[in-house]
Amino acid sequence: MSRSTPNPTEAELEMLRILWDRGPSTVREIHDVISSEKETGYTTTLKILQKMADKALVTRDESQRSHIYEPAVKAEKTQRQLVDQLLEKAFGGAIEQLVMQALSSRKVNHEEIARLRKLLNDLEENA
Amino acid sequence: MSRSTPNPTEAELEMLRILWDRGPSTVREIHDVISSEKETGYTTTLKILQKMADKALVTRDESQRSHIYEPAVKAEKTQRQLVDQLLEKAFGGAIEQLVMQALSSRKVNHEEIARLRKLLNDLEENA
DNA sequence: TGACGTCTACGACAAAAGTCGTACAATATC
DNA sequence: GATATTGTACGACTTTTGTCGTAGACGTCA
Repeated sequence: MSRSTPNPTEAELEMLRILWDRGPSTVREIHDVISSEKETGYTTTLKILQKMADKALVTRDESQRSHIYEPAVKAEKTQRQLVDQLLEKAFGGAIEQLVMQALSSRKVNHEEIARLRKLLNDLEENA
Repeated sequence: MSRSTPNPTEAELEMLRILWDRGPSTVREIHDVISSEKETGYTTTLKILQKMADKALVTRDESQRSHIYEPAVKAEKTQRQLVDQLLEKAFGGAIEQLVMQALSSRKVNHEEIARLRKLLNDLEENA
């Protein structure tokens, strides 16, 4: 079960989501997004990004004074990793239950249901 | 979004899963299950259970010398909580994507697909 | 009764996460 | 050129997790 990159923590995931959204960004830009949602210091954001660079969750371009950070992991892969983990840890691998909980917890509209049906069809064809 | 009980940590979730499975159990019983899977000290298990009692994740019957622990939170509720959290933190609320990731990450057999189809039908009727 | 095993309580400790203050370098502004 | 602003680096500190060791109570049984 060797993982290429360690699992992002909650704060790190927050950074990643912003980076996935915006693409390469400076600390200031990232911090502006975060601080519009919650109160937190600039150096806190900076430090977390720095740690993430150490862990290779992001890469950083230091050629300018304001370093530019870029995600080093793909959204899909990270998300899958997290889902897999939750699946094991909380559901003992029972996918169906996980999906049930996900779907029953919120409202899903018709289009989404249609797309999910299609996904099921695709899955069955490939099986 | 006030939560009645704090989120279980990874180790706590492990305990809960055993308790959900076995029902009320002593520390010894729980530890036997855990130590068959990984090496860990008895007092570690004990301490985690004690903390869980403090946090009201479990209740404990102290009337005997060997205390008996019982889950204080339901599997479904906890699982839903965790799924909701992952949904927010990693997918920004996009259920469909979460489900997609879950389904595409592993093999799902025909019966499971059938049950999921039924779930979709039910959802649509109620909507 | 005395020795041994099992139980809980409690304190100590290391590692990780998150938070921030301060120092100092680079840049912009007047 | 002097001053203010903005950036990174770095260290300190707090909390939370997870891990044990050890002490002392309780029980068993030879």
